[in-house]
Amino acid sequence: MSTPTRAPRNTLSRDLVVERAVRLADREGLGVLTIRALAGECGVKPMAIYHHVSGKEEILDAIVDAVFAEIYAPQVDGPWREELARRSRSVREALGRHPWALALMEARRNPGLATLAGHEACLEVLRSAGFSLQATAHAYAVLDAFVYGFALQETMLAQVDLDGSVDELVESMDLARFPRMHEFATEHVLQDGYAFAASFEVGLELVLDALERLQAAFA
Amino acid sequence: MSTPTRAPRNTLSRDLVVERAVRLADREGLGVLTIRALAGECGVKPMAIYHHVSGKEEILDAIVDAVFAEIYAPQVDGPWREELARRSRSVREALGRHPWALALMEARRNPGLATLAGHEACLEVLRSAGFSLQATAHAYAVLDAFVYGFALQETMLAQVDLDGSVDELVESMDLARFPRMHEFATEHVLQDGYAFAASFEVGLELVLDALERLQAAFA
DNA sequence: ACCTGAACACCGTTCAAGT
DNA sequence: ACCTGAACACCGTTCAAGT
Repeated sequence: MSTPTRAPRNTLSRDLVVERAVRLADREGLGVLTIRALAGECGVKPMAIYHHVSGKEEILDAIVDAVFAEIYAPQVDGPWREELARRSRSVREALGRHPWALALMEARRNPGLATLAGHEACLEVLRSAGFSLQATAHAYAVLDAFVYGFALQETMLAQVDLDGSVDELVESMDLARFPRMHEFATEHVLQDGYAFAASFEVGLELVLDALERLQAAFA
Repeated sequence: MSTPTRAPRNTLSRDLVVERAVRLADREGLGVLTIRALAGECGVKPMAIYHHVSGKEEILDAIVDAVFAEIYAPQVDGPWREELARRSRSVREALGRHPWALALMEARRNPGLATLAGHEACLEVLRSAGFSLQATAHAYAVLDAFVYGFALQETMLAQVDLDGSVDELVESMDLARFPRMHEFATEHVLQDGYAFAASFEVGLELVLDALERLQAAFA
């Protein structure tokens, strides 16, 4: 008779814990990401987690930084407008793949290495393109506001879509009270995520146009 | 001997519970907003709360809607650009007063009456100003993305400021690795919230300019 | 009707113990 | 060194009981 099966030793590492945490959050949502469930995902008992990570706070910081690590870092040798557009689309895609990330980012106080490196790359692109310090500050604030704000709206929209369709939502509310929202739903403008997604490209070009004007104004 | 002091009856109501929940979250943060602490804030035992509210979910939905109720609703009889600017500033101020609101909005699925009425008012202003359905969809998506995204950044920035200053943060990281971020910190661009706040007005005007161009393009 | 106390199934985390 | 079991102080919530 062999010894009873037991989780093999040295099978766990900080990186693996973080990877499994991301996987669990993607699959089941942030609410299910508990130390106990994470341990299950790693095939280990809850207390084993604490040998690779100081606690839940560190895990949350780490999975946020893991999302930033997936995002394209803009390059100084390319045209700044295309590089920042590519970065912006990449942010939106990453936040779409990990819908829990945005809510988490907001509450975290300790930015990780990938987070800092991403900011650094964006600032470097703007400064290298000749944006003054003032212009860079405004430009980065406006671009990031648009990108993260758009992702925020998509996250909220996706959550409403989960149970009832937008149609049902609108029908459930007083049509006399909210005629414009009804118009939007019936005209299929908000019907699916695709129509809304089209606004991202439109908005991105408008914001990049605005950055060009900023570059000139704060020279 | 009088009867032992007891919390007077009929002192509680749904509105009072919601008001106290907002007050508690403002003062101590979302993490402290538990049913037990909320009961204490209302001068009552935990289980009394459940007589006025179905559970914590309803409380969270209600305090988000309470924040929307504080925000200026744009009017159709004013110039659309000024009305939307005033709305945008009011959103930013409200989210500044209640830093927990943004994180909560994101996860909620049931928009309240004040939330819906706010959306309706914005859509009405745009449509009345002659924006086509397409133009309205893009315009509202872009403007809201900017406003909420900016508030998101301010919330994050405020959280970092709480413990260490930005200076300390930058000194703690590798200067050779993040020279542009160091430049920003030393040049005082991110020094305080005020410098960053200036970007809001700059960005708002740029976005409103963009809406005017949208109005023409999607006529 | 409104409020309460005790209990249940969860959480993150500490600490002493096993291999 | 890595993993575990039992225990502690918390959650939200149910249910039966008091006034």
